[in-house]
Amino acid sequence: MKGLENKNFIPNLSFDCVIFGFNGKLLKILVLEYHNTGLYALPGGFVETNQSLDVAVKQGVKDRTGLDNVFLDQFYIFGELERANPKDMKRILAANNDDTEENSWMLERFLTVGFYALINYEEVTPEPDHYSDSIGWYSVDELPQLMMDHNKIVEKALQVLRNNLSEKLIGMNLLPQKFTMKQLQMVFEAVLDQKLRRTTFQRKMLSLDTLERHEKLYQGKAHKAPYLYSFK
Amino acid sequence: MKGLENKNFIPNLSFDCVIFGFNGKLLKILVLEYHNTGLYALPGGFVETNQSLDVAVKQGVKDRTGLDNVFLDQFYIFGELERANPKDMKRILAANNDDTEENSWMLERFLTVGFYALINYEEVTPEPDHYSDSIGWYSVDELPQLMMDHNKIVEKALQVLRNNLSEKLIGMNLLPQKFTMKQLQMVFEAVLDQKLRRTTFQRKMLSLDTLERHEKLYQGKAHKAPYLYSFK
DNA sequence: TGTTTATTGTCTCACTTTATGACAATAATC
DNA sequence: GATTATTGTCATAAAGTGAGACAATAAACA
Repeated sequence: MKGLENKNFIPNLSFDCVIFGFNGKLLKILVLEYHNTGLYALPGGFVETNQSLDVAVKQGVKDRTGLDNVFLDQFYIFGELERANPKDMKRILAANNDDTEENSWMLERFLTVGFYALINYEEVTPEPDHYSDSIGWYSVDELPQLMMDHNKIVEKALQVLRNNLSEKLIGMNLLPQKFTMKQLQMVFEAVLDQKLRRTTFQRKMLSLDTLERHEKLYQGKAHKAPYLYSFK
Repeated sequence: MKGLENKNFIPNLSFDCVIFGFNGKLLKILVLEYHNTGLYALPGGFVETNQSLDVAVKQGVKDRTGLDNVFLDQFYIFGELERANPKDMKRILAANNDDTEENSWMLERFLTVGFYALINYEEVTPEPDHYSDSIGWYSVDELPQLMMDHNKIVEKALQVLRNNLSEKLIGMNLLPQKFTMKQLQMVFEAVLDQKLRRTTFQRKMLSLDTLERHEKLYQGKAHKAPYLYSFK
């Protein structure tokens, strides 16, 4: 791929990112589509030989999605032999006229480190890089078929997210800074994929002592206005 | 190192294992000492180019510790640039007369995948491989200084273990097949590094419905004999 | 202006789980 | 037979959760 030739990368090692967003109702994921291939993939990349993994991932996400300052957390390394799929990679390189000898390293077997991020859907406008046709949000339960084992990577990310939800949500950005209790509940329901009881949820959240209550939000709707909250 | 020359390894990628055992009172970790270097390290190794990560780790642990069939789980990949330490590696190679040109790849920067294991202290006799002087159990709070960032790796493993300590997993692997309630409690206390309440602990364990009660254990001590339990 | 509507904040009550201590049972020792 | 240390079990209090009731309220509607 263009832009990669003049860099030295750690061989056989890549990263892939599951970037979660919340549109107010559904949990979404950022997916790239490659030019003229019909191939969908998670945004990912490689690690330079003189670059820390974290730095590489942040830079890679910025280059491929236009998103800056995304908080990312690794959750698993996928190291099976069976995940290699040189066919797809060949197709992508060919579509970009990049199927040269010097790019053949990309056809090898890769171990990939999975990262996930939670970002505020409303505050960002993802931009595809020039290898990709488009970048778009897809609901987690309506994902297209992704290349290689990327669907499996998403599944694993979801599992981890569900297990760590309560701790990880704080400090991360699935919601705007100020939000209503209802919004918070809807995030939990979207991630966990189950309905929660309103009163119980509210009592639990408030008992955590991590929420700060602000002014009321007048939505222009015919009912009592809810308070806004933020994380302490 | 001997035995490694004729194999093709994924460059710049290694694994390290934190192997936990329980001696009845304290949580211990397996540590290797390299010949004539004074260097201590976690058992680790490399991944062959045509080998799944899991397979490589199992094989590596077997080769370096003599332990077979160890349950292993990855918990983190350490990818900082700063973890590279060619000095230590040079010392180890020199001590084995292995500081040749063809081994120079080992002096490069490595990303390492951290694994942890829980094994039954009594049922195993670790054997050092021929690169290592000795292999021994060390209490987690009395570890020697380990090479590179291995102390940091142990810390992280402990954190993850404490968060994920599922009763069954811990009990099944850290204890003999039959054990008393007291022993089970002591494992939990050692891992969590905190005292637990006897009656509460017992009630909780029994309510999980995963324990089977067996005959009593007569310890030759002056008090009521405890029941033995095993996991269903 | 008064009524209706949907949603919110709060409270209640029953139920479950957890904390804490009490106590008798029991192997071995003295 | 009394003593000792530890165990299994129970009693009671405290904390947490599930399920619903209900009044408060912002906007729409009549």
